[in-house]
Amino acid sequence: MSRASERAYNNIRSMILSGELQPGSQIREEALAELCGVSRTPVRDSLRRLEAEMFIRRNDSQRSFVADWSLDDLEDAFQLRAMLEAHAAKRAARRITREQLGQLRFHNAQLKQAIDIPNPDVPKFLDHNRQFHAIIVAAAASERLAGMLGQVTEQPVVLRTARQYDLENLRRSHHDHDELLIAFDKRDGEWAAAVMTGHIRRAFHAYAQAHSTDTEIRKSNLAA
Amino acid sequence: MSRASERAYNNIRSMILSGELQPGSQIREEALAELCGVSRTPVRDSLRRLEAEMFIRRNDSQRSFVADWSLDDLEDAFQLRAMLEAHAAKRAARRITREQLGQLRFHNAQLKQAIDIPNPDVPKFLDHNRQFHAIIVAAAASERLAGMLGQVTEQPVVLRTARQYDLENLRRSHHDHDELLIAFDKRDGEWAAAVMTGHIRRAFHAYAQAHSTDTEIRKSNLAA
DNA sequence: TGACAGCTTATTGTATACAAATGGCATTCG
DNA sequence: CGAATGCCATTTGTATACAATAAGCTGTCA
Repeated sequence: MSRASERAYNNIRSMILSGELQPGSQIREEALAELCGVSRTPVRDSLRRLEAEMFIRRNDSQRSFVADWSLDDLEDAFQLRAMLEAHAAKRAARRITREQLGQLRFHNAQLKQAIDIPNPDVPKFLDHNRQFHAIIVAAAASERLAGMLGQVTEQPVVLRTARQYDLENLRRSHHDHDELLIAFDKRDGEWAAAVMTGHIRRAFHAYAQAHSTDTEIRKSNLAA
Repeated sequence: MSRASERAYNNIRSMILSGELQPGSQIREEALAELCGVSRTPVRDSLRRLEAEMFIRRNDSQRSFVADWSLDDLEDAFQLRAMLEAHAAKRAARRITREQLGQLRFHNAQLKQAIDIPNPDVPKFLDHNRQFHAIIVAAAASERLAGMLGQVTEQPVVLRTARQYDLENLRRSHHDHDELLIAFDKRDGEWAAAVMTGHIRRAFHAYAQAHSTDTEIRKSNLAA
């Protein structure tokens, strides 16, 4: 993607993810164009893309709104993600190379290191976690599958605190990764898929719980 | 979508599906604009959409080409489709309404009628078959899932003959539908998913077989 | 002869002007 | 007072001109 277009896309996307553009609020092409310092043309491209990725919704008369996710929507996305990632793990078990296995081990060691210290480095954990999953998707070798996963993997995260990343969950994640590594090593796709399913489903419940807590806190803030 | 944009999208898409635009060939925005009788702007919109749907690929320097599907790609798409449709069936089993069940029965009766006569009406069969599946997807009540299925359900069909639609396969399809109806009636999501998986996988093998036959025939035509 | 540099041409990217359509507001009529 | 209608403002859609970039070609130099 070219310069202006890419800038617009990244800007708008991060504004949505960060909550700077509030869920449900209308967004006008020209306003975004000014915010991004480009003309409406690349903004329109970006909006189309973000609409396909369901970050943006359009009403009957083509006006755009920031998607407003209900908990049901979130569960729906996680359900699809669990299915797709399990599928990816299954395919990966058959295809993964020694080199990729090594990379998985590396990232898993790194993310363990990030939480196995007095002051856990959550961003580092998340980064290596992301790369760990990316390698599995790559090993699955299905462009389509990768594209679909991209659509459900990143959701608007209003929760910017580290609250939902309680250590216990992170440790269990690491543990799942260990088990995945063994499953891959044994080329057992069914096992890998099963582990991955649980891995993602736990993530959803941690997320949902943090979300409800967060919602309550926000409510009490409003009340105060 | 508005007039010009929609016209461009439908035109280009059907040109790809019909094979009028050959797989692998480069497509230029201006040429398409002339073909569709619109300017480049709506054509560009359409190309972006078709790229997301993987009908079009772009090289490093943003030039567009009609996607060229290998048998592996096709199998990949069918594999994803089987998984997603099975998931849809499972969800539908829990949510489908009496009215939707009635509609399923209607379309299934119609498609049976279309093949249960001396001169089978294949287009009629396909139409009711499409509607049958559409109702299940609707009953699954997941916008995301519906969107993803849209991406894998329609592939460039170079096979325009009726050869792959041999009667035996059509009858088995109808039979699968009957079984799906029972599974829905019993609200047995697992059963529905299992039937659907087999249903789609058979379709792939029928398709692949027809494709190889077709390829052979085309080759012998070239040789002659 | 072969490869590389520079120019030319083809193609896509961006901006902008204008057209079309939609929504909201105010006014009027029942 | 309420609903409907017409006008105005807002927003998106389309066309087109121009800019940027990449591809292809040609000529030159090693």
